[in-house]
Order: sequence, then C-alpha cells, then structure tokens
Amino acid sequence: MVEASKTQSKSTAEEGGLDASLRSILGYTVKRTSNILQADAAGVLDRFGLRITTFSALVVICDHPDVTQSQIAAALNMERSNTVLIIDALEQAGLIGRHRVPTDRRSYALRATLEGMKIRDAAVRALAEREEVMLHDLSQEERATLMALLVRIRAQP
Amino acid sequence: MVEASKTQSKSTAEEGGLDASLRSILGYTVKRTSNILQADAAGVLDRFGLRITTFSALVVICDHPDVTQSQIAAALNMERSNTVLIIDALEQAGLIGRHRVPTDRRSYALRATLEGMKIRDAAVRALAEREEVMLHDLSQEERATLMALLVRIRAQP
DNA sequence: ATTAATAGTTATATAATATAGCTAATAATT
DNA sequence: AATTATTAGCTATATTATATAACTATTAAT
Repeated sequence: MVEASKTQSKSTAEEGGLDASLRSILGYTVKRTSNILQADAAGVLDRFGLRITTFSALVVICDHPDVTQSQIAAALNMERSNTVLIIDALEQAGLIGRHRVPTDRRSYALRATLEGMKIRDAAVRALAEREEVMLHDLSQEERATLMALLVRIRAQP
Repeated sequence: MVEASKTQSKSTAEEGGLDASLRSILGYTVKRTSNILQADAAGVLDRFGLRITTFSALVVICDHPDVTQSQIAAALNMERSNTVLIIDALEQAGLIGRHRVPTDRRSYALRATLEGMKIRDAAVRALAEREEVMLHDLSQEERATLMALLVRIRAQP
C-alpha cells in the first residue's frame, strides 16, 4: 500500500506528483519554471525599486538612447498603451527622461539619466548573481543549450 | 551609416534586437517563451471553455479522484484561496463535483464528471496537436532535453 | 486637400497571483 | 476534558501583467 488516508497522502507524497501528466505538456513546464524565475527576479529587482517590466524597459533605453515608446513596445512584445505607465514610473523615479524630437513631435526620445544607468548596472549585476544561484545545478553548456532551445520556439500562425 | 532616421530604423531593424542584452538573462528568455506558449494554449483551451488554470485543475482532478482543493493548490503551486473560484468554475460548468468526506467535514473530495473527463481528453489532445505545431522545429530529443533542463530549475532559498 | 497611418495617451477589462482575515472542523497539548 | 493549534475552505482585496478600444496630435500618403 503506497497510499495512506487522504489527508496524510499529501504530506506523505510531499505534494509532488499530482501534476505528473501536466508536466509532459511543455507549456506547463515552461510556465512553472518561468513562475519560479519571475518570482525570484521580482524579489531582486524590488530592492532597486524596479519591477520586471520597468527593468526591461530601462535596459532597452540604456542600450538604445533615443528609443521611442513604440519601439520598446515592439521589442518587449507588449502593447503600446502599456508602455505609458511603465515609462511614467521610470521617469518619476528619475531614471529616464522623455525628450522631444524636433523632426517628429509625436514621439519622445527616451534617454536614461546617470542615476538610471547606475541602477541598471547594479540591477543587472544583482540579477546575474542571483541567476547563478538559481542555475547552480546546470553546467555552462547546459545553460547555453537551454537558451538556444528556448529561442527556437516562436509564435505560429 | 547603419541607422536611418528614427522612425524608419524600427521597420528597418524589423523590431528585433533591441532587447539583445535582456536575452542573455535566462529569466527573460524563459518568460518570453512562456508568454508565447501561454497565449497559444489559451486560444486552444478557450474552445473548450477552459482557461489555463481551470484546465490544470481539471487534469489533476481527473487523474486523482477525491483530491482536495488544498492538494490541488500545492500541486499547482498556487494559493488555496485562488483555487476556490477555479473549482467553482469547473463545478458550474458541470465538469467536476464537490463531494463531502464523512471522515473530514472540512474538505471536499473533488471528482470529475463524465463530461469533465470527455472535455479533459479532448483538450489534452488539442493541446498536444497544437504543441506539435509550436515545436515542429525541435526534434524529439531536443524537446526531451528542454524539458529535462527546465525541471532542474527550482526555487532557491 | 483629403485621407490614412503613427505616437502617445486614457480608460477599461481580464487573468494570474498574493495576502489577510474569517468560520468550521479536526488534531495536538496540557 | 478543556484548551490550544492547525487545517480546509472561503471572502475580500490588492497588485501585476496583459489586452482592447477609442481619442488627440502629428506626420505621411494619395
């Protein structure tokens, strides 16, 4: 007899395994891993007053001075409308600035401030350190393999 | 000169690459892939009146008759409080039933109905077919490798 | 000159996730 | 046995990510 009474079976089985048949679905397994990494990264970024979305946008802006909100939306796979509050948050935190473009008065050229670049560097370092902990079980080669396989999955018509 | 004017550079660069430095962060790449698979799966499940969370719970219930809501929460890594509405939805759709347990009147024994099992089978099949499309670029061995690597990433203290 | 398209914005909706506090029931402790 | 602690389910609520529709101002295309 492997199973004890219902209420005990949970602690006995260590709560693992009830989702066995879901784990064979790649989308489920990817999501599970993603949730773990997201929650962890959110904790790291919180120390810098950043969320995942604001961090992502900050990195893009640091890497590409004078980028526009639409370009950020396209790069990060999000809706233009959702970039507004994200850019607002970064601007109010003094990490980036919206600058008018003489040649096109519809769009803003976004540029990181010195503070923004410092925060970005520190956050990137902290994330890298933390990811080292999260991935300590995987060799460098395995990490590269994982990355390479993931990016080959794309939206299909 | 690689860059044209600002507004043209976006379409020229095909919107790809602005997030290059983010892509070296595993959490970012996993999330990106996860979003793609989630959005796709959501579209498939929608045809059965299911969402990802209700589908996941339904599968666990079908696989483990008389499971409790707490066990589902533990298996799916979610809060107990959030299982309530999910189980409500499945019950109202007639896919599962809450049955009282004589030995413990606090908990419910959840069991799928015949309809629930039929829907589950059809949804699982539809998801598998669709995942075949999403993963057509990856060999069976690569898919197995990807899965194996993903499950080795766990929450760390 | 008219029309179409683009950038940013606002408002709103949905879904997933998280926390706090509550009741009823069971288990553990004194 | 009486008290205390824990558990299961529930309610309310908050946050975050994501999505759509509609609007204004500006620029591009016809």
